[in-house]
Amino acid sequence: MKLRYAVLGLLSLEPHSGYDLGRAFAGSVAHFWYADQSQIYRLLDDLDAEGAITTEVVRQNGRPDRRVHSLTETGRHELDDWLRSPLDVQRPKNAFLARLFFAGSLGPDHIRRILDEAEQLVTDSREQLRTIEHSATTLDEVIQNATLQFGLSHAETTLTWIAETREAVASFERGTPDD
Amino acid sequence: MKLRYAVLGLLSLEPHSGYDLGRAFAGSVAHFWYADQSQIYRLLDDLDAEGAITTEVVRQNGRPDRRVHSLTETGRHELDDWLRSPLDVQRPKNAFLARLFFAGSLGPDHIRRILDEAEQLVTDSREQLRTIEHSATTLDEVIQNATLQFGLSHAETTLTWIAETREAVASFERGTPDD
DNA sequence: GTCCTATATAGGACTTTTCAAGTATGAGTT
DNA sequence: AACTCATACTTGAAAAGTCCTATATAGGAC
Repeated sequence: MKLRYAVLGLLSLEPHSGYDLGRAFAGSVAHFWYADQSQIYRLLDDLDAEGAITTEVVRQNGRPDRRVHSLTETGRHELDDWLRSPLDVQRPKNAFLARLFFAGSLGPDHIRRILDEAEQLVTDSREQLRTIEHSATTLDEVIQNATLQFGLSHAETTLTWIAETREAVASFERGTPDD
Repeated sequence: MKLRYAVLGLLSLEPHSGYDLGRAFAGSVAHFWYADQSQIYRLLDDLDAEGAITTEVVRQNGRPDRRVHSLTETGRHELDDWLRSPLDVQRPKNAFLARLFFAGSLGPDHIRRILDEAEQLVTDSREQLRTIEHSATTLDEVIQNATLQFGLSHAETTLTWIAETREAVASFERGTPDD
């Protein structure tokens, strides 16, 4: 139940409404987590019932009320426990790599098409990462900036790898496969 | 339902039993997909019922029977359709980055501990990737090798990034934050 | 002889995630 | 006046994924 900790974490930085959280998962933290809004609101209900967060209704002029949630001591404690617990092994799921892995039977042209498509997606996501504002004056900002840098570095690595893979396919076609 | 395509893909390379698939997801394709054993067997039942795969019982001496599954024309067609369909945007879930992102309040020492732990996991997974055999004499092998290389490149990038992040944290501690 | 590991499959019970639709408010637009 | 958009939250249903236990066979270690 990692979403639980991602939400507690975001609330530890500052109070959020469900809607705010939804936008965070679509933007500022999208490079490492995503959640559907229906999941977010249901989780917030649970967290509130358990006493991990509090809820305050904030009236707005010209817009629906916001239900703004803050971390309680209990919630803060639960977050800390998670932050201190051992990391478990990641089990990546990468649909793009899966597709590439099995695409051999469709031939080199199709592989190139898949690589082109991936290049476009990675370029786009890199641009999206670049729009996320960052500074590094507090420790929080230093590490948040680092996670952003992680995304950017991996995007660059992917782009380089795409070029290399294109070359490996071309090389195979020329009849001089390189290992 | 990506697991479905991963299974169809593996069966397109050669017939597998449920057990074989489980080992593939724990080994040769673990760098891009994983599935629990119970999920695999249930999916195989579905695929068989739908006619996407066939099942042949193979008796073994000294071991339980194997139920070996092969792709049918229908299954092959479904796999091809998926391979030709547009890639959808990836929504990464990275528990390690999530943890780091929120770990600021625990201080620099704890951040270093998280980075150390991550370094160990990445080093281990890189070693595991290196044990996967690879050659590049067929097109299938060229691209399968490329997905392996993807994992290795990203592991290297992560290790470099860990070192940089350690330095950013140290630099912050010395009172000279770099952006 | 008991224990551990590996092979091989099955199923219950549950949690997590996604998809889809719907409610409501008000601002700006055509 | 009807429409579209953004904000803000809710609910039903299904799909996907996890955890755990159970069944059965057999080799090797202790």
